[in-house]
Amino acid sequence: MWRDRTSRSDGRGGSGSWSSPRGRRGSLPVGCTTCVDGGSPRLGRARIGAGDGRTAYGRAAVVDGGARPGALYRKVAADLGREITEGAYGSGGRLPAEGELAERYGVSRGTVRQALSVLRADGLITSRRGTRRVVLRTSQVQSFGELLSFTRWARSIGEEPGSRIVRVENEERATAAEREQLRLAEDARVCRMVRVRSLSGRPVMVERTVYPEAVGALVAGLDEGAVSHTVRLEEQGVLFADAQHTVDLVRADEEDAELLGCRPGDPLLRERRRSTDPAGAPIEWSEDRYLPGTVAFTVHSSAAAGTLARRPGMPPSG
Amino acid sequence: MWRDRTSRSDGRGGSGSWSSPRGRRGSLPVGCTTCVDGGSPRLGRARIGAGDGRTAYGRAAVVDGGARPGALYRKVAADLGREITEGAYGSGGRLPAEGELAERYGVSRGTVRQALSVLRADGLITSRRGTRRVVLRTSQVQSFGELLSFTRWARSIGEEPGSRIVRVENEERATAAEREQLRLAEDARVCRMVRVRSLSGRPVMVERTVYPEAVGALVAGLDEGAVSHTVRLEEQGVLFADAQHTVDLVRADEEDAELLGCRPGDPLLRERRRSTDPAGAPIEWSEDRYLPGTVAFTVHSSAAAGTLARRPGMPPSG
DNA sequence: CAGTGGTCTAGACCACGTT
DNA sequence: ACGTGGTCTAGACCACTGC
Repeated sequence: MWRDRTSRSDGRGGSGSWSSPRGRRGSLPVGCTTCVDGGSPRLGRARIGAGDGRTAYGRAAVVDGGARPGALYRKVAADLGREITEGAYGSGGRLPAEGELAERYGVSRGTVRQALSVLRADGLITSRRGTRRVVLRTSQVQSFGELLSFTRWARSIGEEPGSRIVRVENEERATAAEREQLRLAEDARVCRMVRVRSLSGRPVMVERTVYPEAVGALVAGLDEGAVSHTVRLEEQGVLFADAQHTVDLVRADEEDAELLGCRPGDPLLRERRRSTDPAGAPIEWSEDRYLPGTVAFTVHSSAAAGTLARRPGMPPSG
Repeated sequence: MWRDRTSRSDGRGGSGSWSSPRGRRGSLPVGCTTCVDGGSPRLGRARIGAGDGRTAYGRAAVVDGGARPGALYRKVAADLGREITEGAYGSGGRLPAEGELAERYGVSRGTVRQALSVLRADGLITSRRGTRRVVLRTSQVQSFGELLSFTRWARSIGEEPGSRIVRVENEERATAAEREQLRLAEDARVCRMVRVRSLSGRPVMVERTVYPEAVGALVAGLDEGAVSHTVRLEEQGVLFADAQHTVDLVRADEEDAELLGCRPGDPLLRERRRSTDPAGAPIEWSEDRYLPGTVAFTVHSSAAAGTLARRPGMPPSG
């Protein structure tokens, strides 16, 4: 392992390389030794990188609520997650036992369990008493940032994101609905913004976002050409930690039709979203309307976590 | 607390009632004493019921992967979850500190943290270093069972579920797509079923489900009038543990239109789903098409868990 | 600086699945 | 009977928030 532990310098080492596949040594945490490979010879690939930005475990800008980025269990999770998505265990294959992993990584069983619970939450593996864990899927996990930021998402799928600001309303009095969504006081003001988002020049979505005044001030200060407001906001200390989404179907209104180049009444896939910062304070309320065929939303759900729900729909108004 | 612990019979007891709000004492786990209330006088409501079926924490038929139903942390989570959804801390309010909760419930800090992580996964609370946890929302969590079973969902929102079997194909050779989704061998056979689901007599959804042969045999054995196949399957030992969902928009084909009473080409909200059992084996692959305005899907996502993702869509084929 | 949650360890016992 | 994961405890230390 990369930490000095009693009887681990047994010279079993494989390549001894703990660098990421791209050769970046990354920021190994303080206190790391030169990493005598403690990896199991069975798989011989127990390297823990600093995260190469492709997996969602080594997140940067978007913060997990107070989680320590360099935590041991995150490195273990990142390493195992990479192995899984690379197909090292196959789809439906079995993971090594907790104890085995603890030995391989030179950490306690508790830490291994914490790592595995991350992978479980991401829907990569199952977990039940009596048997080893099983690989559920080998697909990459999409990061929270790619979910919230249209720009980051577009780039991640190899498309060029575009943004055209249609309308900005600054310091407007918040409506009752906005006050409730953003948890604002009676006399609060908000910033509203309407944008058309495009993929490689083709308009695909209309985005109508409402920000609380403080956040709106930052948004208003962005350059006209700033593509990703989310990224800019994060750079200025507005951190996105949680979001609640609702997906349904609506008909295009006059404005939608004009902006997206479709006809009024045409169906659109709608995603409404309320994002909150690590303190739980709402920082954004947004309604996105996508042309059909441009996106799909995928969710993993399990008996352990009730993140997805089906709700009664409103009768279509358009 | 309800367990005998050294210095806990301090007679601080409030009402001493550990029964649920409806007065059912419920099935307290073996080894429970008469529950000398160890609750904090601050809130004076530290009762842990057996779950009244409304919250998702005391789940019955649908299993969490090997989790013990009577676990301490689940009771604590159920109790805190109930308090939160009842508004005891308000929206945006702060929870008691971990240590305080540990004392109130007479458990270790680790157990409290396990309970809180359940609430966090459900999107009810935030969590960050340095400050107390904050209530994110006070809405009820929908159980996994209500998500997977149309019947259970309909009843939970006060509607009468209906089901009409349109077509059953038994022991059919699986297509390549079906083999991949259900992880079947080359020569495997499947059972296909098409149903129209209704709410209070009004058709709202077409459901096309494919089962592996073994599961299909059980489904075929159900009475014609069995409304919830999911529930029946669970009764026969087919347990649903995980599911992967994809939500997008499609156009009604000829059959859809006829079954739902709309016109071909009309937009429908589509949910595709692959469900797996606790061992990770696929047990169902389903495609549901809803009339607009009848449902919406909600998801909580956070920087900690990547359950929701946005994917590129296929160009509309209809 | 005090309070609070995040991380990690070590060990114990139990319940489940499989052989 | 054995291996495996689920649960619980007790304690230690650290990092962040907010006064």
